[in-house]
Amino acid sequence: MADAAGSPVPHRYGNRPTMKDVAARAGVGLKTVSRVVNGEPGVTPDTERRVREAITALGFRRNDSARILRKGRTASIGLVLEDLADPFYGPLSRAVEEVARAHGALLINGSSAEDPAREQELVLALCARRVDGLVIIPAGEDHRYLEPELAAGVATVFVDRPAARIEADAVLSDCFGGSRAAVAHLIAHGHRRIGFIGDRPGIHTAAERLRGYRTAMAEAGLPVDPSWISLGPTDPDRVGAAARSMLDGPGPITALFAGNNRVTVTAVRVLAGRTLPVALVGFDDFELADLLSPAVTVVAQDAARLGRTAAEMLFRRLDGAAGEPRRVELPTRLIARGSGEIPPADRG
Amino acid sequence: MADAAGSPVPHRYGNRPTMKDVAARAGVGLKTVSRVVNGEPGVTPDTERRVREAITALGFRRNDSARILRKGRTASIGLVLEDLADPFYGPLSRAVEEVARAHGALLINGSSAEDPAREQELVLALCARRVDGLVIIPAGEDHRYLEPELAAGVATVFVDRPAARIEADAVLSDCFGGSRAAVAHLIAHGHRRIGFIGDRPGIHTAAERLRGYRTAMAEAGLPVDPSWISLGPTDPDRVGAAARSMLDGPGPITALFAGNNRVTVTAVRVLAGRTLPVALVGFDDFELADLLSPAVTVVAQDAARLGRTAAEMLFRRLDGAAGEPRRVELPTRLIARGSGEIPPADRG
DNA sequence: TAGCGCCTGGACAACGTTGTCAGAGCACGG
DNA sequence: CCGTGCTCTGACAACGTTGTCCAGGCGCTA
Repeated sequence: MADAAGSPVPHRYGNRPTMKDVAARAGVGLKTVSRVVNGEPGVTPDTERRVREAITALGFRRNDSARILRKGRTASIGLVLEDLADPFYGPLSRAVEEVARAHGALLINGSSAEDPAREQELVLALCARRVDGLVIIPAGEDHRYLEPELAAGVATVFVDRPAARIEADAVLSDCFGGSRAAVAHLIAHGHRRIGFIGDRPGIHTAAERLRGYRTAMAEAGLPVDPSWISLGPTDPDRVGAAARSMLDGPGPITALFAGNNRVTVTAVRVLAGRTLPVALVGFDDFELADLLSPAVTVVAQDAARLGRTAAEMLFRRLDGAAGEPRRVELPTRLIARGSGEIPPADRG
Repeated sequence: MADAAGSPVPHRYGNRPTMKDVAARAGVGLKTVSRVVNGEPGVTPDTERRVREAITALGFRRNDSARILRKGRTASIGLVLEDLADPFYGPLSRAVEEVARAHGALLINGSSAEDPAREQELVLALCARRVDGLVIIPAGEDHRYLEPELAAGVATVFVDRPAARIEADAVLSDCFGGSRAAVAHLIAHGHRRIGFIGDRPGIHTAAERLRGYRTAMAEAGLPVDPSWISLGPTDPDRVGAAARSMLDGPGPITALFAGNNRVTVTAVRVLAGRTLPVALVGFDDFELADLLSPAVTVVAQDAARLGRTAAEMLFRRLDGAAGEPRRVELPTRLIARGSGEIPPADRG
């Protein structure tokens, strides 16, 4: 029984025309079409015209999947980050995209949602697509799963946080130094009981910022009460509860150092409802920080620059730069706006 | 002269092992490896074990480029938006990504930077990659270039702004209604001289918001002085100058309606430096709007919902949903917070 | 033990493109 | 008139995977 439906040509991408179709219509050979499409020399103007006519008539567009298969380079890079919706990652993403564009590459994007399994799944999916390189803001604490990929030549640069248990290029902010400066700033304004609310301790940046806090306190000879430190998820509920408990407990804090932009925003909200002024410094700058009252003092890191630096490093590797994995650390900047300059209120 | 370098195998993706290599090492046929990799039935446990061992030993990972070429579906969708760094598009992007993920698809991302040529370039690059579908926030005013792609079966949904000169699915916010409500709100609080600063008039949302403004004014029987309206790029310099000229000219405005989040932010900055209070309503909600003083009244649209709705519509099309192009309009919501309730100051 | 069907495994072609190579056509000079 | 060298063109294989199809081996039954 002849089965018309079970034809030997199952899909053809929704019956898109191929170079073969164009060649047939133009009455030329397959390779000639390829030459025209790719602007290769050695085609008579007349032949070229015929081919171009056939291309527009058929609505042909080169199938890059086939091209990639043949050429071995995909001209695309992958970016895995925590959450595209986080205002910190928007500019970073965009910067990576701009660099990619300048190198003629497309960007494939994915959010890990801070879940190591999801990060790995995404990264491996990107490797299966044979992206030329990867920019990763890691969520996991073990990146050995990347070893075969690195060995196979997938260039990889980590941003914001370093890779764990493998050697790889990384571009980081000086979290430790920034935090130390932030806390020193509070101490300089007379604070002795300073709280720190940060992200989960497994996250490198959170750990570094905590270290900066501890160092600044130690350098000033100040004791740190364990109840002044709270690390964990940065959802408003948890952060709000942590802040309130530090403010309302015995020996309440007079200043708060917020470990990232999510925490800062919640802290601003909590403090806005208070009568006694509490000093605040936040890690990460954010839009309108200067227009709140008091304006929020922050440690600014340049997200776009992080992204740009990482992407440029990636393309240097792709262009053949060899050598040991490098770690670049970008400086942070304390922007004093007022909220960090509030002196400790007399709580006698 | 035998030339070792000019081997007939030029690249092999940095010498990654292929199924052939795995098959050779495991001592089985090519197709058997394929079966194991894809979890197809018909492989004895013992054979499967041998294959898996070879896979890990060689660090094999399936080449999805070849798979895509063969299968005709890429399991990826493209998202073209204006600027990934704009806080409005972050959540939208993320929502599209989540839906894509739920359907097992990857997201390829690009920013048009509000440049029609760049939009087209990006879209066509994505089509060449044979993305299964496209979500587009259009920058251009003529999308006929998409016709061959649509005819070839690339599902396409426009978001935030409709397609121009072609018929296509679209998910929009009710800009007209939202703006009308915003301006009516200002009028209800006693304002008669209300300014509008918006994006370039070629942008659909900007035009709709202007229409809402005009309609509300007309419905209240209020005249509109041309100097109260300013459309153009939303960079702080232009918006700031426009706002100042409306505030300082003859017959100064007593209230301002800001056409999008970029404009609102600049407006807040300008108004913060003023002594006479000026009422303000902004289109688009933004973080911390409630903590400014006065808190900023806004027309909120749900960016994540826009993205989600569009992506779901896209996948319904991919799953075979036929029919005429649909246009969905999502409601907006006026959130009164104070800045819109400032009565007009006595400027006698 | 012959016959039958089922299960496993592999050979082969195809997806649409590009690199290699050789052939066809032409002009020119000897 | 023919050889030489050039330009333009097309046939063919390969990229790595998956779908089709068939062969061989096994167990079961009559």
